[in-house]
Formats: sequence, C-alpha cells, structure tokens
Amino acid sequence: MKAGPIIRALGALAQEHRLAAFRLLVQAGPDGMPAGALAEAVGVPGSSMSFHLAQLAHAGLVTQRRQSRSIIYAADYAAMNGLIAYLMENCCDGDECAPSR
Amino acid sequence: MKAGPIIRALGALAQEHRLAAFRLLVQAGPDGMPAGALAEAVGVPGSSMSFHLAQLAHAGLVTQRRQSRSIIYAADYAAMNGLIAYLMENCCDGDECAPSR
DNA sequence: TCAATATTTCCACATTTATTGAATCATGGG
DNA sequence: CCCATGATTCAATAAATGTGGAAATATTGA
Repeated sequence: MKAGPIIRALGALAQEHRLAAFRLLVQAGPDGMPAGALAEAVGVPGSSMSFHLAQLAHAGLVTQRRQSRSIIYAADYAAMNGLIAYLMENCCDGDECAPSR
Repeated sequence: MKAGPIIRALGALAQEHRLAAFRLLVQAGPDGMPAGALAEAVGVPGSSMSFHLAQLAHAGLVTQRRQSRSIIYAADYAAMNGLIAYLMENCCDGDECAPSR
C-alpha cells in the first residue's frame, strides 16, 4: 500500500460520522449492514450517509453488495489490516511504535 | 483515547505533506528535525510547513522544543501507539484485523 | 545595537469537504 | 403495471482546509 491510497483511507476515517459507521460495520462482521440501518444508527439523513459510504468505499475500506432492495455494506478487514500495517511500518519503528535509536 | 482526539490524529495524517513530514520525523528518531529542514525536505514553503506542523502538534503526534534559533520537531511515539491501538481495538476485531465471525 | 537566521503569524484566496431536501433510479410485491 | 421501499444522485449552500507571500517574533553573533 503506497501513500495515495493510505491518505484516502486515513481521510475516510477522519470524520465523525464515517468513523462511527465504520466501527458499526466492524462490529457487524462479514454480514454487514444495509445503508439505511447505518444512517439511522449514526443519526444522519440517508443522503448524507450515502455520501460518507461512498467515501469509505472509494478508500477501499468497505465493500457493497445489493440484496434485494437493500445495499449491504461490510468492512473490508484486509484493507484495514493494510492500513495498520502501513502505519506500523512507516510511521513507527517496526511492529512496536518505539523510538528508532 | 476516545473519538475526538482519534479523528484529529487521523485527519492530521490524512494529508500528503503532513504524512511526509511525519514519516521523516519517525525516521529521524527522538532527536527530531528542525522546521526548516522539514520544509525543504518535503518541498513546501516555510509558512505552509508551519501550518502543517501546528496541526500535527495539535493532534498530539509531534512534540516541539526550541534549540537556539531552530524549533525541533519530533514524533511522539506514544501517541502513534495510541492511535494504532485504537484502530486495532475499535476498527478491527482485536489484535488481528480479522472478521468477527 | 545591528544584522542575519529560523520560524511563526497574518491575510487573502482557492479548493475541498460536508450537509440536506428533492428528484431519480432500482427492486420486488400485489 | 403500479405502488411502496431502499438507496443514490443532484444542486445549492455552508464550513473547513490548504497555500504562500509579507510582516512580525525570537535568538544569536559581531
């Protein structure tokens, strides 16, 4: 994972409603949650949630699939792993975030 | 670490020049680097770097100390650890970012 | 004290991001 | 085919963020 996608992922999580939605999706597990349920749980109108989910999707942090009328979003654990791995490798000093020398 | 500071930290890193500066600081170790050197290395004017460093400092990701005429910035490894810990606990499923079930 | 250096603050400006109601699109039931 | 439902797109607007030159603020050495 290089800088561009990383910045997009960090930016996607750096927002109250998106971080809240993403956390809900992580808790929800692979089954995910429909957009409407997320909007209600987070407390924003559908159009706003749609906007935020699009950002999370563009950052690769969530996947979407249609199930009948609903669109189910789910956290992409691999992407999250990639983000954390990048932070540990490039913004820390290996696996433990300890001073270099 | 709760949501507010986390969002500030994520937002601080979610910018090309700031991420670049922070990575340089991590590489530089506890000795840190003066603002001017960061500005030159990242390739932005001093006033811009000053703005970005202020954001990183406000997010608690860097510390600053004056040394003669220079102001030396250094990465705050503990803060970075806190950020990564939060992401692993709240945005993954424990220590490994694996699906919940 | 004066000049040089390192940095920040101020300001104006451009760009990006966030917010919502209304309109639109897609799906499925009767 | 029509209607209800779930979601996205659009458009207008507001708010936050990024940029960089110029001025202001420390610090040090001569």
